[in-house]
Amino acid sequence: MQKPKINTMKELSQAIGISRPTLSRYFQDPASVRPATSQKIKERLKDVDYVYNFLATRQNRKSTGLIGVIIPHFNDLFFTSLLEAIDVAARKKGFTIMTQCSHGNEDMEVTAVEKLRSMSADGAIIAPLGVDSSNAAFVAAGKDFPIVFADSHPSVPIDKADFVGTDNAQSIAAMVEYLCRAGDTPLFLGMPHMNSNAIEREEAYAKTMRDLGHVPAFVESGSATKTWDFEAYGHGVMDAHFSRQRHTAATILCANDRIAIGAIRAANRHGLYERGHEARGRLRIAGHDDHPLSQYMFPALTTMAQDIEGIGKVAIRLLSERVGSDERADPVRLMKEAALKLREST
Amino acid sequence: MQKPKINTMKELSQAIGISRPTLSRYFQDPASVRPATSQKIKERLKDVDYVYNFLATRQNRKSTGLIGVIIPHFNDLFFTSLLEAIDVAARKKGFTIMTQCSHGNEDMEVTAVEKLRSMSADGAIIAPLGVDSSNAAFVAAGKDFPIVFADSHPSVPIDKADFVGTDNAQSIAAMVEYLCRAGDTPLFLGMPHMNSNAIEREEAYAKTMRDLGHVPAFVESGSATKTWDFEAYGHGVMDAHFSRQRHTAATILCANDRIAIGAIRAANRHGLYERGHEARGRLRIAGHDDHPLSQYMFPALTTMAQDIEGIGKVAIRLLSERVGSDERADPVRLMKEAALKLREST
DNA sequence: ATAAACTCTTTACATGTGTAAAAAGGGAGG
DNA sequence: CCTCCCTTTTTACACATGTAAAGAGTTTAT
Repeated sequence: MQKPKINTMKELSQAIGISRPTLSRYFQDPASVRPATSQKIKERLKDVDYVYNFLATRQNRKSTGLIGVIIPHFNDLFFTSLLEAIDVAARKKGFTIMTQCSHGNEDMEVTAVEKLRSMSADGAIIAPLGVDSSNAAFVAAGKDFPIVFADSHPSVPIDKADFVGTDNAQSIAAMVEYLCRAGDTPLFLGMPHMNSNAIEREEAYAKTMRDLGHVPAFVESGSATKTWDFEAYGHGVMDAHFSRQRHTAATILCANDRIAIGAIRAANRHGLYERGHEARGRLRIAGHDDHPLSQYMFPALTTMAQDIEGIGKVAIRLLSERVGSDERADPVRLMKEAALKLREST
Repeated sequence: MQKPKINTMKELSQAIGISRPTLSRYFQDPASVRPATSQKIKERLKDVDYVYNFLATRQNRKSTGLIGVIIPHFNDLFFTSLLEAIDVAARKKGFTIMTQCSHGNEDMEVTAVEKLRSMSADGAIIAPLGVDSSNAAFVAAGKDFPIVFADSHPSVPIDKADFVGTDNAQSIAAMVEYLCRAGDTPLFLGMPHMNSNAIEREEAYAKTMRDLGHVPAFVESGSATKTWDFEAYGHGVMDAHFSRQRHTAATILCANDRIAIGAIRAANRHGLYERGHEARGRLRIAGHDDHPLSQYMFPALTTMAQDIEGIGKVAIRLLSERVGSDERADPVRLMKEAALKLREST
């Protein structure tokens, strides 16, 4: 590489014959210098290997352009879809995303929040674990930058923090209504790890069932182990039931698609989808989230599609509004509707 | 929160009665001050809300403790598994991970590399797209920090950059040998997007077949569209064939599990796994990678399990060795073996 | 008790960039 | 050509921390 490596803006200034303050303004916004100058800088930059020092840059600007994102797990396509949506939306607005993963661990969640504070983030989008131990960290961080909770929210409302997620009451109601209309009343198979969604979906299920004049009924899941291995959980619970010929022709609404994927596998293992079995009544399994692979299951999974892209966009929009103005408007609670994806499994 | 918010180390120094240089040393390594002092600082820190300024800290230290990771996609459980492994390994060594996603786009890959340079990263782990246009950026970045390529590598060897990945020759050979031993010779269904793995696996398949005295044969995939939507690709290709009753009793080795998942869905759609169909010969589908959901397919997918955790660990180890010493040892090319996961699909 | 060895405090300068203020330069309109 | 206005250059200080050096204080060994 013949391009000379230039380490500081001062060196650059000497090398291309433009004063440092002008370069500084150019890098912040090329339009803030005269078009001719802007053009000249752009040209000369091509012959040189210079990358500005982000750390030094951002230390002095009022805003760092850094947006922190904290998710509980990387190995979950729901969260990565959210991450992808956020990343794309953030890029458009010129933000840099700093992703932190709590690995389902409350201490790591607190550490992640502290890290974002130490990096002078402009804001944070957090998909929280829903454990109380992190609340103090959220409150403290809330004094440093605006926070938008996405997907689920802390057990206690955090002062002035926004929320964007899916309206579980709406989405679960829509699914329950459809299932009741088209066949037997559904049993509910809940999430083992109890964040706000787990609780809200369970309650929404119970409420809708009662509203429709039915009795809510839950799939017995034995010892409620807290695990993020949802497929294994769904498979384990349903395999146990199917082995005893229980629920083999039931309608089962799973709290999320990953559980449903495990349940479908169990059903397949027990031959419940084979020809001839339908005579004894038809097993129906439904999920929630529209996991990217749910359409590749066999049978393809009926589910409620969350507007993940919308959630990501709104989260970024809320943050960028807050970052701009100093006055904190009232916290926003935005619940998006989910859409029924009717497929083969119901 | 009654804890007083303290913004700078100078304020902290006054608030808790410890000189700033001592605090600076404490934050870098609590063991670098006398145990009694360390204890005292720790105690008094509890009554105060202070987080050090990462940007200012790292600007002045020789090393930032930042390790950049660039992956092509978030919505791929293979890459997120790798990310998870890297994150865990990095955390143990005290590194902070800065994840960048190229979204399968070459320009974004270059941008991501530049961002890491501007953030004065100590090193980078890159799962590259395998397009030539990024090579210049890799070479330039290689002057700033050590790079470890993971999973796949650039088309041209980058000066002094390490590589850790799976030995495709070994893994594909093991799979092909098994498939030949247990049934018909396999056809190969390749990856649409041609990174180094795509090419290596294809070549490994052809070589092993020839070594075993067979003729390599490929599933015709029509126009070779470059897409990262592997499931859709696998499904589309096989659905077209099955519709014309082609390959319905074949043995098909897919270049990765995501393609195989699409293929299995197509097979199910066409009833190829139904009882009675086996009389006409048995369809076998195998994958590669041990995707987290491959065991939940029906039939569960036979695949080669990459040692992802090992790859992540090694990548971090290589980097931390390079970060420590200034002298660049010879580049390492580490290829890990994959293990056959025998399941139902073959 | 004294000296030696640590450790901490004080002081001062370094990092690479943002930014303000004053001076200098350049272009457009008269 | 001159003036006014806009832009750039020059100069200087700011940011929050790292770090070196010298002195003060404390601990440990003799």
